[in-house]
Amino acid sequence: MALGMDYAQQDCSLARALEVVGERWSMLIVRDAFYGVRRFNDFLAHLNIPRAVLTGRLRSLVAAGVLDKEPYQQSPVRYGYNLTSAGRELWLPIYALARWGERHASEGGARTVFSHATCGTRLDIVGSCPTCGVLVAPQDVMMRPGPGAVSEMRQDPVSRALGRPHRLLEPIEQLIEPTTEPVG
Amino acid sequence: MALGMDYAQQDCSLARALEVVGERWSMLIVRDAFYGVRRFNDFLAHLNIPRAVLTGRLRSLVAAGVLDKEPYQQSPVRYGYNLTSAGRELWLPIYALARWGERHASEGGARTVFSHATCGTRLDIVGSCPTCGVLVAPQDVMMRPGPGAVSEMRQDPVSRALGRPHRLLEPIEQLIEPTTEPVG
DNA sequence: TGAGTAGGTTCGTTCAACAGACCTTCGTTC
DNA sequence: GAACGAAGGTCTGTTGAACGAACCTACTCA
Repeated sequence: MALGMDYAQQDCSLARALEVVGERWSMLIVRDAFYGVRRFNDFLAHLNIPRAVLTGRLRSLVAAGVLDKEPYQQSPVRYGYNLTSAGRELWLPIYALARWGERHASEGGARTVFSHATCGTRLDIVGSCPTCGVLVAPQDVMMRPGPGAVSEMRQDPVSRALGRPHRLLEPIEQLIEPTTEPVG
Repeated sequence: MALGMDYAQQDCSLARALEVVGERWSMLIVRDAFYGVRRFNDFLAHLNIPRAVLTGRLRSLVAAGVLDKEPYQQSPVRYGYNLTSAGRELWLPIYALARWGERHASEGGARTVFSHATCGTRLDIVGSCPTCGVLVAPQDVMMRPGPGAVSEMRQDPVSRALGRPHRLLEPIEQLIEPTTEPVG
């Protein structure tokens, strides 16, 4: 971790987890991966993160087994980053932290609402479906903008794609509309 | 946040939460507060954090409404830091992240085991009691060293006190044994 | 031939983390 | 009443990561 010093002296699983996802930007990168972002330039556009930092974070998340780097096309070869099964298990802590932030560090209500894709019920505080009584896996979670969303905030194609209702882990490439410049 | 740049452009509750507890050390300070640490010097001894950084983090956690700074004695006045109600709600994300770290970033099993104080059952993955079927509030959670604990790791009085089975939020002062130096 | 796209690397600047010394106030002990 | 210790800090110089901007390398398409 940062500055040549780590949490190694902490005999604690939380400290171990924070060595993987506790650095600046890491958790937001994982969140974007849940939202369907897979490409370097899409992370870059959505996060406003320095390129070199993104390179480093993606590398360490791959090394930690949270993300998987795979070519999604040949000639020229282009890579995408997907959550591994360990990475997908980060859904619970990320959801819990987002809900905390919604209640205690935001105004204007939830920016994003998560619901059970099967029945449409909004997830409860721990990420279960109150209607079906099950803990909902991320691929069965539907996300859509909530009442607190600020639609004018970002207008890049990635942000617009993420603002459409869709399932977690569903790649956003298919949601990005072709840039239809107004003629003139 | 760090380096004059923050997550303000992220229209996301997770980013808001990370502005409060996402900086280096912040989440470990909150964890220690759950474990019963309340005094400046006890945080210092247990975390091995630079004093100036601890001062700053405690200040911002108080400003964010996560901790409360209160004198616990007069003459000389001494302060303790306690979790507010908003701070206590961080239990869910912290527990979820610790469980993730236990499964994916540790070896040797759980370092700390959390159970329902009422019935003794170990908490499930989201922090509920499988026996009683309720989400367990932190003050009803019992913590004790687990099979993966490394007892030789730290031997300061604070670490020893935290190694004793006790309820979350129970101040550790009463668990710290008087320093009984061997005579000679 | 030139422009564009994807996924980076390199470099100089800034600013927080770090380690350790120092400070203040009060109580206790010799 | 001088010395010492505890608690809760502040101050200072050094280091190293984050930042921003420019540059690089394939490759494709018009």
